Amino acid sequence: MSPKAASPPRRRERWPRDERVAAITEAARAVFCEKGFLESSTAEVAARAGVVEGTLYRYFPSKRALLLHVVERFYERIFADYEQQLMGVRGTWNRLRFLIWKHLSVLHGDPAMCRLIMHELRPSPDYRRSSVFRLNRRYTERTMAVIKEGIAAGELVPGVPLTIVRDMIFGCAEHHSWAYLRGEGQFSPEAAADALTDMVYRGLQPQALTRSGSADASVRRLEQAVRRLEGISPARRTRKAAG
Amino acid sequence: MSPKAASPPRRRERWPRDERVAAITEAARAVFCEKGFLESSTAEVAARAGVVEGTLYRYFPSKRALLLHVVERFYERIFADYEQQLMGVRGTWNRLRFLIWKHLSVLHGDPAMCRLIMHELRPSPDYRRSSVFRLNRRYTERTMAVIKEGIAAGELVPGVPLTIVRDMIFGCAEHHSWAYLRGEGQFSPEAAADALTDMVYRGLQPQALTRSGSADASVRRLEQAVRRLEGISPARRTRKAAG
DNA sequence: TATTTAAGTGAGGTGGACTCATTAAATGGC
DNA sequence: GCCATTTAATGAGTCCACCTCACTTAAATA
Repeated sequence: MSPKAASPPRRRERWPRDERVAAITEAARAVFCEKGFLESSTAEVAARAGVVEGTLYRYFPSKRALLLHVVERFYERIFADYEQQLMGVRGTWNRLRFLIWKHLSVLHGDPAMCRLIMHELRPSPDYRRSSVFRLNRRYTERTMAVIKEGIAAGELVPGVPLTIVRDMIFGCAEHHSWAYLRGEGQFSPEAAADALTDMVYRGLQPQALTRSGSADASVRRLEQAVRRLEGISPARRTRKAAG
Repeated sequence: MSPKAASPPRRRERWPRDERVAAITEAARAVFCEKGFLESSTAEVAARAGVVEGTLYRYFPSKRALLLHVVERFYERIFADYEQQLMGVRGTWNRLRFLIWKHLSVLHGDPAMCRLIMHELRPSPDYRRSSVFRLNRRYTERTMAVIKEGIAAGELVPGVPLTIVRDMIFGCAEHHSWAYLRGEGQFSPEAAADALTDMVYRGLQPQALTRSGSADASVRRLEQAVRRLEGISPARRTRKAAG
């Protein structure tokens, strides 16, 4: 075959760096979300971006770095108006509920991307050194700040480590959305936010179990006595246990 | 070099199927735990098991199936005496605390294996069809059963969806042990179990909406304490934990 | 227009999961 | 004890995907 008659080769275009990066990023986002990171090939990303594989590696040192970049762009979009919106909500319960609901809504709104982040990016060995990890931490810290405000206002009690509360909120959200992220179930961000906020809020309110006003001192002492008793085995079986 | 003088080839031994499977499984467990699943190579697993790569594929259809088998053996060991031990604990709070503590202890005791399960096995596309998923569900259902008992006994209130409670417990445990599983932090199963159990327990108790120590509220709390006492337990509650 | 710069290319390199024809160790009949 | 049969074990080889690099050529610059 003569060179003239050959099928016309791809017109080689030289784009501005930003546009090329954007095109590759968008192609990668689409492919990764469709197939998952491991099942995606750099060849397919390149094809969808309208370049050859080698071009990817001019802009990104590795497939994983490309994933990181895709996720960073996502976080930027998500966080854009967070602080602004939170300022419009008053009261500890409402603020807490808003943040939890917002988080669940993100999971609900873009399950493929969230699955990518939680199941494929986060397990990678260097995740905790990545920018995404730091972005995520800033995000959870905002939630902890709301709880600290509640404690400062006397509405919530200290005593439970804040990290436990944080892990309950985000751990619950993650597990609760698990099946949905795989496309194998449903969940309601509103209902889940209500239930989760209630649980957390109640768990942080003054009660006999942790702390109480001075008037409850005797009750508290009794509570502790009961608890001590629970640790003793009198070898007696009550009627209740039969049920 | 003459054939006679060549380095002696591996003595070809034919083992009973069970022993060969056990050897391969143990080698895979060790390598996967050391390096992580993706970073491990089948060549290294084979070498450690004293066979060549092809032999692996006589017993396991894929590297991933080998991982599944390794994890199944782990679950069997972990679950062996669960039910037995739980029968020795009385009282909703104590039973809940026992299950949570046990779970956290497993995470604490074999972080490499748990990381393998949570970060590398669970994200795989067919996880929810796997035997490990079913084993895990049996395990979380036991925890939900304890809460149902508490509700049936009137010690806890219904109203919060049980799945939310379950996700709080296991989600919190997972997030709380996150850094530790990567070898980048510490956590105390005892302290975390206390805090988490308290939060969950309190979140499921009838709420005295008044914050004061009214006589009414005191009575209610005492009633709850007595109800707890009705399930008498030989387990001793350790409030303080070394952090 | 001639020269310089670097974006873009695509043909390999490499490494790891997996396959399969061949080899030989165990087994059983005689 | 010997041969036939079975099948565990082998290891050379295939395939595929990430990544590299020497080269091409479109744009920028003088």
